[in-house]
Amino acid sequence: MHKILNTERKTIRYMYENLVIVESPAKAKTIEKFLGKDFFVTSSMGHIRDLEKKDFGIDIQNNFTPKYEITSDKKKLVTELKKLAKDSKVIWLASDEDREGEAISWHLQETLGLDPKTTKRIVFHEITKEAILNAVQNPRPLDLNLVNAQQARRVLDRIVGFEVSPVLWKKVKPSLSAGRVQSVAVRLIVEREREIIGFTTTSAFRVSASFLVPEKDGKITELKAELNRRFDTKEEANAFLEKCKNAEFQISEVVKKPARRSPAPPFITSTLQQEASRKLGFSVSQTMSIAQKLYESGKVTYMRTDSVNLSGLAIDAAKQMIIKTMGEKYHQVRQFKTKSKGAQEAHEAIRPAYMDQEEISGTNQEKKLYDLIWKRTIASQMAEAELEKTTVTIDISTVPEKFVATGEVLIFDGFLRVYIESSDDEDQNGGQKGLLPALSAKQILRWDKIHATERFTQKPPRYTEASLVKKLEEQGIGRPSTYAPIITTVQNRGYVVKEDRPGTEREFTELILSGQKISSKVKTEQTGAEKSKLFPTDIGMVVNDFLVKYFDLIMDYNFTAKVEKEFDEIAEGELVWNDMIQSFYTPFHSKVENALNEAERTNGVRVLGTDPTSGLEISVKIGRFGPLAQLGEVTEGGEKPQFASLRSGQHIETITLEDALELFKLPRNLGEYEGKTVTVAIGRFGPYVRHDSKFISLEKNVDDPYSIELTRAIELIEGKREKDANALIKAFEENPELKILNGRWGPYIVYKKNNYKIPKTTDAAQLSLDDCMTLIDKQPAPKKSRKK
DNA sequence: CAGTGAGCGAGCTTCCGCTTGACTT
Repeated sequence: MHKILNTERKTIRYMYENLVIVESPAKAKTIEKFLGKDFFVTSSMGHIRDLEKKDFGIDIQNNFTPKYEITSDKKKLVTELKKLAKDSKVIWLASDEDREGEAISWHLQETLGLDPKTTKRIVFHEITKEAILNAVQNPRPLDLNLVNAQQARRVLDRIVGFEVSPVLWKKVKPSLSAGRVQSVAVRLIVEREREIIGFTTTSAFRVSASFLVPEKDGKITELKAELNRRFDTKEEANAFLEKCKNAEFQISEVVKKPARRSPAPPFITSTLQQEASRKLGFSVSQTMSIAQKLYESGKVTYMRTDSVNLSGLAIDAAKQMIIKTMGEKYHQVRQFKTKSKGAQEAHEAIRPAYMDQEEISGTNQEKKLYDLIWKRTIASQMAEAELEKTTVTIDISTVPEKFVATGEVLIFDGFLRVYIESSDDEDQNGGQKGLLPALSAKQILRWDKIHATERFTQKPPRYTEASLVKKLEEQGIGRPSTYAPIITTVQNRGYVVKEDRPGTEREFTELILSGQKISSKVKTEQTGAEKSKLFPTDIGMVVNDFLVKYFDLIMDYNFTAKVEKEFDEIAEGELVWNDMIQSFYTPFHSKVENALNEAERTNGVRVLGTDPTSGLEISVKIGRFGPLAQLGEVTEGGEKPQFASLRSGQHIETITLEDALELFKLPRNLGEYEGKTVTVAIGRFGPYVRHDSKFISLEKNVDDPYSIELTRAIELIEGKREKDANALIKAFEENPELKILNGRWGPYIVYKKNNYKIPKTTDAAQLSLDDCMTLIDKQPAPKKSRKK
């Protein structure tokens, strides 16, 4: 699709009556259709100005006056907008109706030098013809209170980020960062991890019985019921089963209760991210970029929103769709109210642009996400589901405990016909869903088997990207446009990693009463396996503890909520923004000073104990190159301590003395070969032998670094030499730094530790040194390690 | 590409929220 630049369009029509500026280009396109030919609609692409990038950007002495500059990637756009504005009679500032949007309009007015007399501010919450035309009929002046609330927000975030981060550089490690949002996100993950580490698992025996119920037609149906208590020990469970052997089981009551279930509201950014993660397995950023595609091609409404509101048009369209395809009784008009903290509601909920479009063309992922959005939106306008829940209580003649069976029958599916919301907690109790057999009170039941199974208490769950977003939103921390970036930021800073971790096997006991016999079995199950979960790193934990200790105010989960309240007061004109910042700054800055003066350099050191052989102290801490274990202490004139890096999977917080001692058994010196020492150690890619500054990996599942001997090591060294010799096509005496080698993808040149391609048509063995050099020159310099 | 574990200390790092595009093997 050909994109028409603003300047190109200008050549088509060179004087405009009206210039409308919105935030997003896709929105500009849609709106222009509604407004007709007297209006030219363009976009600012978000903010065009920000605090100075290089310096602090705030004149603290001078009442916190912000120093703004045009953002580097917006310079071209701003010159273009200036030109357009000069050639137009009326400028309509149509950025979003929230704090940031109002500020964008104000920055535009200031930067483009717009005359307030010919500048109009308009707002709308939905992109429908009616809403747009209505907005144009009702322009208003810029709301400077709202603008000031944004300036306060911006200035506060800069102060927090740019005053606290340097404290970390001095006291912990260079290049670290802290911020109102990211530091609290990390805190959530760190504290959850500590809950998991500190959790003690206990077990109890859960008892379930299967009864055999004869039906009218002579068939026998199984009824599963669970005991209303658990037993702490195997002995108690066994004693209970003994008493069941000759007991009579009689139904004491059958209770039927109607139940209703209502649909969830339509999607907002956070709920879309959660459902796409649970149902489709998308990462948060994946969801956003797919949604962006759908938005840009006009298939869904704006994807960064905190409002559950649907336009009247959408509600009507959904109604028609539901009545047409499912009938009147499935329809129910619903208006949802946004309940999340700090919502600003500048847009609609995320919904299909055209409700009658049930399927779209596009990539598979786009289709899936659209389908999810379509179903959720339709379901939100549908009738409740009606259920009947049945609870059957069964008395046991020999003991006071009772068995309970539950069943659920769908009387009317309602919205469930289209969409079922999923949840983070897996279904724990295996209660019988669906229809129960016909039962009545006083009925005597015959049992088949009774199981007493050992079940363990569950550790709190680690956060996924999506469940972290949910938590942040609940606390009012972050905005729809920042949820995805927050998650990448905390990972880029090295505070958090997203990983899979294997589980461990666990044994559990099961007692089965069958006939008159109780049998006991020990079974195994997998536990603790994690997939795509967020884990704090060692540095994440150290930084978090430092921040909590010295900056308790900004690390408080309620800090954002508290300042948001004050931003609201500024927006209402009840509070002067500079005053608010001043009263935050005075105590905050003294905390910064205090941390700079008082705090020791922090490395998260943890003393594990003493080495039984040497009697030296063993500790773990963050070193220059990451977490390490240290044997011995630095003393004047004394022996230097020994160091060893922690392996992947080992952490300062959890490593044991035994594991740390193991680390010092490597590297092992195996002896000499050809006059050079042979050592064995474990590196990032596993165990290796080192000889003559060469690294040779040990063979997996064959060699053990702790026991391998010199003869085997020599075997490995020779084996590697042979392999390298086979790989060598040609070497040059004149320049030993250059070689032609045979690799996995054919011949290539290696020169000064960089690899270069050889064109497929040339015979590698025939290349001269000069030929090689020209090939090297032709190829672009290899990229340096990517670091941002 | 796997080791290292402070030295003389230059000059640098950093925030949150609003948007879209682009260096490819």
